[in-house]
Amino acid sequence: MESRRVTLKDIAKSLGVSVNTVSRALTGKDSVGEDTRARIKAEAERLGYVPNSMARSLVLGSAMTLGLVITNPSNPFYARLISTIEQRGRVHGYSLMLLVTEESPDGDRAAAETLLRWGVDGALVVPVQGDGEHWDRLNESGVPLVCLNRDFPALDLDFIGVDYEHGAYEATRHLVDGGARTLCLLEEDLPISPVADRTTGFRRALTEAGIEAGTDPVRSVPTRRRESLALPWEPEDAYRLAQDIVRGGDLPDAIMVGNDYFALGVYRALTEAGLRVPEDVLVGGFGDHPFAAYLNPPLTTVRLPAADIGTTAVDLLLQRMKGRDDHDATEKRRLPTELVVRDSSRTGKSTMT
Amino acid sequence: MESRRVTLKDIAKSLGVSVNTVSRALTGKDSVGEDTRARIKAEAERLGYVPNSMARSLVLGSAMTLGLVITNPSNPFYARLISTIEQRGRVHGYSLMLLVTEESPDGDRAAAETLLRWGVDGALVVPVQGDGEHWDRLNESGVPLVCLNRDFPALDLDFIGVDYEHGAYEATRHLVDGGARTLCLLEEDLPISPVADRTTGFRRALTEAGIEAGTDPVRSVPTRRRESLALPWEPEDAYRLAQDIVRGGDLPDAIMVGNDYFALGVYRALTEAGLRVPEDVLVGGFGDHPFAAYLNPPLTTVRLPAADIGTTAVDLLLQRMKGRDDHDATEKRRLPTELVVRDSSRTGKSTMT
DNA sequence: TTGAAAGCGCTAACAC
DNA sequence: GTGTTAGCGCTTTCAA
Repeated sequence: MESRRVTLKDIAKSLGVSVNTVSRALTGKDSVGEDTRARIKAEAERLGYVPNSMARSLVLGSAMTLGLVITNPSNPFYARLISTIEQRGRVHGYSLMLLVTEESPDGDRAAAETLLRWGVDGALVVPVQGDGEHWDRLNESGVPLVCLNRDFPALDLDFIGVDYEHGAYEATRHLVDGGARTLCLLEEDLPISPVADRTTGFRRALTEAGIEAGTDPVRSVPTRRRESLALPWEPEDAYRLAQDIVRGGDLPDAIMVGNDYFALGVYRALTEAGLRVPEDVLVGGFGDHPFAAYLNPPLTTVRLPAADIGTTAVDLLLQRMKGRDDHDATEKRRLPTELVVRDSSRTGKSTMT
Repeated sequence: MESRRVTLKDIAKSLGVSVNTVSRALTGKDSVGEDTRARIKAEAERLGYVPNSMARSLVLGSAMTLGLVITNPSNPFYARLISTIEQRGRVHGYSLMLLVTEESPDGDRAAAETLLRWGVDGALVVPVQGDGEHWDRLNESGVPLVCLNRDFPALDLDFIGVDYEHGAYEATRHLVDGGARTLCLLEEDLPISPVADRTTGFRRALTEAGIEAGTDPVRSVPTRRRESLALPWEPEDAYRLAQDIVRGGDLPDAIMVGNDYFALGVYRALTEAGLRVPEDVLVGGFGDHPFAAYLNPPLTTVRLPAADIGTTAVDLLLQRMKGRDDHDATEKRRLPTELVVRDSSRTGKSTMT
């Protein structure tokens, strides 16, 4: 142990051949005698040779590495993304460099810088919203880049996300069809495109149904940022807001939330007030997290195409990496969601009798 | 865009100085005139110079990278680990290379190989259980390595994990104190040390309480592996097993589970059979996942020191990386858990009246 | 203080 | 087929 790493030179010296012959023999080039190749392979094996990826990358000009920038791995949706992307990249021979930004703009900028320094061949990023200039620059400077889940409408960057707008529309409509006339939506308090999209879809469904609320039915959940923003979403803040709503007196027929964790808080607030789901209030979630089907009552929610997004994004990225000259128009795709109806929205009454 | 990356040589040429003066000026070495340094810095800025980490690492012999090998990022406990480790490493200037193994022995071996090729300065790994030989070899060949969460008792490797044994003991004892006389434990069907440790703790508590079960009270949840093992744990398999138990007739007073997701399945099976928690059956979980406190009833569970494990492991790793010669004995630490008592185990009756 | 030369480990171009 | 030379971008000797 602790012995210096074996290099091509060591093998070459030990066998009395040139370094370069060893290189060709080991990388499978055909300009090598069968016997020589065999001897070299054997010796490499004997010495325990392991190729040095760094050196290789340096001379080849390709890091054989993808960068993945995530705001919060504890978000189950992003966790799925991480798995999928790592796997898909690995299949194509790429290693993954992971950077966590925790919704920090500085972290976001630093991440772009780090990726540039390492010269990753491409990057997949869930950007911290706000100023995306640095991502645009990274892209311009030759590192292909695909944004995940959060779009910068103003920037000409590839984007693979979720069709939150339609998902929210569909779910809201479902609640309306179930008889709800007064609805509200509890949303994350981040200035990101998914929130904007869900809000739009929600409002559109209301408008179509001819429902006009006096006060704004979209409520932002005031999230208390703790030690670290990377904490799993907490149902607690939504719980508090839901309590306010319940106590406020103007109890809505249905409550829609931006993510399933919020639904947990809503459930509790309602239960504590002696209200029942779905008899008194319908509830619709977003994300179809693993616990959703096992709540009491099981939660109606919008399932996100997590795996699809991961593979689609990697494939698009690989394509961009290949054809770095042909400037295809940037692609902005929103993959479809799936409404999963469960008991939290099932009711006897319906406007569609 | 698409222009070749700016190098030290470019700056040197542009300014008529030597490459290495530029290097020293930019890396802050003091053997450079103040004026020269200023000019160089300005020119670097103007040209948009970005250091090439690969080249730097190659010559420095240090990748400035840590490897993290995880079986399944969708496990919330591991997700926390990822966040913590990435952050802690970054603070010390290290980038993170992430590898996902999905409980595949081949993937596990491949991961070790990849880390070796990249020459990471150290590795943190949640090993796929079974044969850990390759991790031992990686360690022997000069890459410091700390195992996370899962120990190889037979191998002389550093290990930072959870004191599952005591955690399970404490939780079980709590259930016994609550009046339970017949208990069972639903466990993951993986041959990993956490399962073994929890089982040991559970059994010890029973023995101490003088409880002897006829049939083995430890039940392995037959997990159906789907498309990918990286799926979030599914409550479904535990649900099925719990159904069997309920229908079997020998209903236990209390059910303990190896992770909170299993508790979701248990809750449902009990509810569907018209049984109430905690009145008819006490339930204890493991993990204190974000939803645990919001179930109905709130779940008594064992909280894991996720963040602690991450930081402790990184710190130990950094220490190993520093003192690569002084062969301190390997460290195997199990950090303490915390029993979080909630309503799922609260009952009037108690043996401790 | 600065420059020239050497080398990290590897691959590519060109000779032979 | 095989060896020689050159170079990826950077840092570290060692002279000047």
